[in-house]
Amino acid sequence: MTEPIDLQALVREINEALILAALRGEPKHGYQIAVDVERETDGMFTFQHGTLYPILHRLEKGRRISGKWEKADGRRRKVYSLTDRGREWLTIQSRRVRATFGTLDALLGGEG
Amino acid sequence: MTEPIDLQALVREINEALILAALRGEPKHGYQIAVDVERETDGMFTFQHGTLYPILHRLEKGRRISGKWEKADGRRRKVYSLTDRGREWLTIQSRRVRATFGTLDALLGGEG
DNA sequence: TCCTATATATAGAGTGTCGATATATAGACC
DNA sequence: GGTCTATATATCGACACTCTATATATAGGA
Repeated sequence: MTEPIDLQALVREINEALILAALRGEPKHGYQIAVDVERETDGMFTFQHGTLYPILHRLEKGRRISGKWEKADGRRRKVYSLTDRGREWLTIQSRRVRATFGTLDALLGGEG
Repeated sequence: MTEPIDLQALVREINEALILAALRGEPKHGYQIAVDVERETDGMFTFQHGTLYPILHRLEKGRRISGKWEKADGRRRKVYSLTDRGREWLTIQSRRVRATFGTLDALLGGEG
């Protein structure tokens, strides 16, 4: 008997995982993350601004990322790095997402 | 460039797909569907009553399932069957869900 | 009599994304 | 100069959805 999945949490965690995964390499600012995720998923996952920034604040609050203000070309940016805590969380969450899909796939399997 | 995913719709579609998939075999009433899905996913996917019945009504409204009232052991039940429309929808949706998770998995890949 | 299981229903709470709007700089174009 | 697009962040309110709690009703076991 596995833990029941909270679907609202699943959506939240998918978005968080996408952002954290984008930060595995170098630190990036929010706008860059959105552009990268959209490119890497071929447009399948996109971030509305009203979605992206609250999530970044939530992640920073939970110390899964840490941000520093920068100035580039006269524009201010907040550049985020993945913390150790965030990296651990990403590993656990990736496993969870995969398990969820495995189960879902088994049940829907044979279709399509 | 694929279509951007609406995550709220994804949750809705996962729940709907789980219900429709449970009806691929024989017709079932709501309570039975919930029990079966929970058993077949080893407790990973469960339906709260407040979630289940509104979804059944939504599916019936959209003619993806059709329900008939029955009496068994003095209890009234509404037994639902999968319609052709529902079967088609399930096929399409299963493909969509699988594609979504495939993309997600590719991005999170290497973790876990 | 009380509790649990079966069976459906709905109103309201909670939580999340989404859309719109605001601010600000910079470059391209006319 | 003025407009548009791109970059860059922020927040409020609308919307959609699940989740909790409550209601109703029958049946069986302790």
